[in-house]
Amino acid sequence: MKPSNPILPLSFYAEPSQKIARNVLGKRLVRTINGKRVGGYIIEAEAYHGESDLACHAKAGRTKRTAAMYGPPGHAFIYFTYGNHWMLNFVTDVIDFPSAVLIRAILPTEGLDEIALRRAGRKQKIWTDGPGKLTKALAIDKSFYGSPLNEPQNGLWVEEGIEIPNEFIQIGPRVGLGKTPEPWLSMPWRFLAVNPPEWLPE
DNA sequence: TCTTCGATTGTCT
DNA sequence: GACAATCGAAGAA
Repeated sequence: MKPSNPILPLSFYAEPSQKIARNVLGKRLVRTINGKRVGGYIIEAEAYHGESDLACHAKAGRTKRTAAMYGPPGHAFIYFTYGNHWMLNFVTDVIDFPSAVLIRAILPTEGLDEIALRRAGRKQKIWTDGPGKLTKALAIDKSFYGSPLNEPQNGLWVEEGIEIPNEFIQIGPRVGLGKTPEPWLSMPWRFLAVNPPEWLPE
């Protein structure tokens, strides 16, 4: 998408994370690198919802690591895991209620050369199909912790994209939760947009 | 201070 | 399909 689309207002994020995880699919995640737009359509997201959700990092309460999740919606919550990976989340719901949406995958459409640079040697198909991969591809790290997602001057924001019909949305349990107990382990809070050629413009 | 372990990825078999 | 890599936060001591 050559010209930029309208940027999502912070109010977009002021709803329960499960709803945002669905609605964020098809929106455009944009990052500026060296003055160029780099990003694409969000195609996979998961909801993490409150301290009672034992899969959510906020189960440990308010800590330095999870502080952003308790902050106002529409800001980035970023954390480091497994020794090498940054995870990008959008803070959702209301202030003081810890919930967020993990962005797990995007369909890159802009700044492909910049992405190729960071994903050197790999096939385009696996450039940004995982949460750690997309942050690497878009050069997203701790410096965006707590950053609002509606201010382009910060270099990271979310725009309007396209509506993806329900028939192309798959819903299932979240991924990689390890020893998280039930019922949280099986909560259908993962949303995935499938078969992009069917809904992609042009 | 020390130990454990993760909202993963890439590599090797 | 199995498994090691890798480091900072959390929890225990």
